[in-house]
Amino acid sequence: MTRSEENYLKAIFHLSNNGVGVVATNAIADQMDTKASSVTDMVKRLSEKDLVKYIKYKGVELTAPGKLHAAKVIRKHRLWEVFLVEKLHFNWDEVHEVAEQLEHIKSEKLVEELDSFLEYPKVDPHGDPIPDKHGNIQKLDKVLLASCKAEESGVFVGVENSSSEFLQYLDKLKLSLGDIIEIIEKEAFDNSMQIRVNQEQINISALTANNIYIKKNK
Amino acid sequence: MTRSEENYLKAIFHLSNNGVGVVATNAIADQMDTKASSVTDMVKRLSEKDLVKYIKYKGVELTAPGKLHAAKVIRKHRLWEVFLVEKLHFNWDEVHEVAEQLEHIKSEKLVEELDSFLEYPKVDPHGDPIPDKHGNIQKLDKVLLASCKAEESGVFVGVENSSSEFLQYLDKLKLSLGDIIEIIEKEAFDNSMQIRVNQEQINISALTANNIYIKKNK
DNA sequence: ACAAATTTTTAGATTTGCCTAAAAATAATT
DNA sequence: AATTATTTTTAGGCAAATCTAAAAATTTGT
Ligand SMILES: [Mn+2]
Ligand SMILES: [Mn+2]
Ligand SMILES: [Mn+2]
Ligand SMILES: [Mn+2]
Repeated sequence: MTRSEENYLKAIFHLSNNGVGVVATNAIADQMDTKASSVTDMVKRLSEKDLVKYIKYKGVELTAPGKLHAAKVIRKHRLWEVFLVEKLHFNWDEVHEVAEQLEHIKSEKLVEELDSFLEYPKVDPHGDPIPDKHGNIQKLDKVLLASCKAEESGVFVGVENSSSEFLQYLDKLKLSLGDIIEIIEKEAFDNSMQIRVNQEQINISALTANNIYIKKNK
Repeated sequence: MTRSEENYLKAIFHLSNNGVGVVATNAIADQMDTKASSVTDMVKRLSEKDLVKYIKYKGVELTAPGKLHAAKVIRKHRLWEVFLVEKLHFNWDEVHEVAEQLEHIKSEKLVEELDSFLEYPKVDPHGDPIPDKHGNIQKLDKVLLASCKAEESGVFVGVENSSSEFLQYLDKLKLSLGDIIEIIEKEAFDNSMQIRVNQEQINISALTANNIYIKKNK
């Protein structure tokens, strides 16, 4: 399995609902920053190897082995992200690029020992769940902050967008995973929110609220 | 810099005296388990990029940037080997294959943080010196056990051959880096040796003694 | 239902890295 | 010095992964 094949599987996994559902050629091309014709080529190869089910003009879907392999790559990606943050002083906005490389290292023992060394983390530094070695992903009990009403509260448990720009903006707001967020007021006009976090009140845009997941209290 | 280019630089580095001296095409082909024609191809590419000095039919030599890059790859290889043994319970005969992959991960921060996390090790699990970030390699004060005479002694500090077969044989003999070795007797007929290590006496062949480095006492 | 717009596939090229077989250069032997 | 053997390079080809441009299929809009 080549690095490129693994990257395609991962992209298809993310674009489908964690591997359930058909994905369009252009969607993959956009996600991977490549051309539709390259996607068609690769999808044919993956289909040869029974990693995807491909129907011309209809789209592509992961098979069971394809789904398992994708989940394993994502497992490695997220475990390495935890390692970088917990052990090597990386900030959460610095880990993705390096994890993109580390996720392709092939060694069962390495993954399992790393998992143990990190004490079996359940989520990565962005709050995304870490698949187990069989490819099963825990579904997390979280909702978009934007979907909540005034006076509701919860714990900041994840981000929808993990671009370094957004993560750095959250750093600037001193908003970190684990923080308790209370919604003071929600502005009907533009859906911006006044929230309290760490004894401070701040105002965030609807766009920001749409990229923050909380686990609701009660 | 591609993975393949890095592997060639590393091979040339090892075949020359850590980057000083000319290496033959066939020597590289043997080391890398490939064909001489492939080596010629690659050596031309490396020469284009000024990583080697190549003279047709005469051989190839690392330039200063080529030498630096090779040393950096070797630095990463050896740091990762330390990580695998010290933190992830790998045995010294299991690390090489994985380190061959990890040595190509590109991130200055990763290397330097890893070095710090491991508390700046000087040698890898096989006793080989770890280059510093500028590519400088400490020359170690060690000699082949085979070159020593009866009644001499020293500390086991490295292996010449780090194949898993040899390392597993040493495990079987309960010989580990750091052990004190005393030469009891050296057999003139076949240069085998009777040695004492960990209060036990064992007999080792000349071939074995030729793959063990010690730091002489006194 | 048909034309227009969009999506997807095919055709043909390019680059990297490798191969085999043949030719050229160098080294070793008589 | 000439022949033989060895080493190295060249020539030509192949597979993976990408691209551009053109053709084909599907979807959308009237
Ligand atoms: Mn990531
Ligand atoms: Mn992540
Ligand atoms: Mn090694
Ligand atoms: Mn080593």
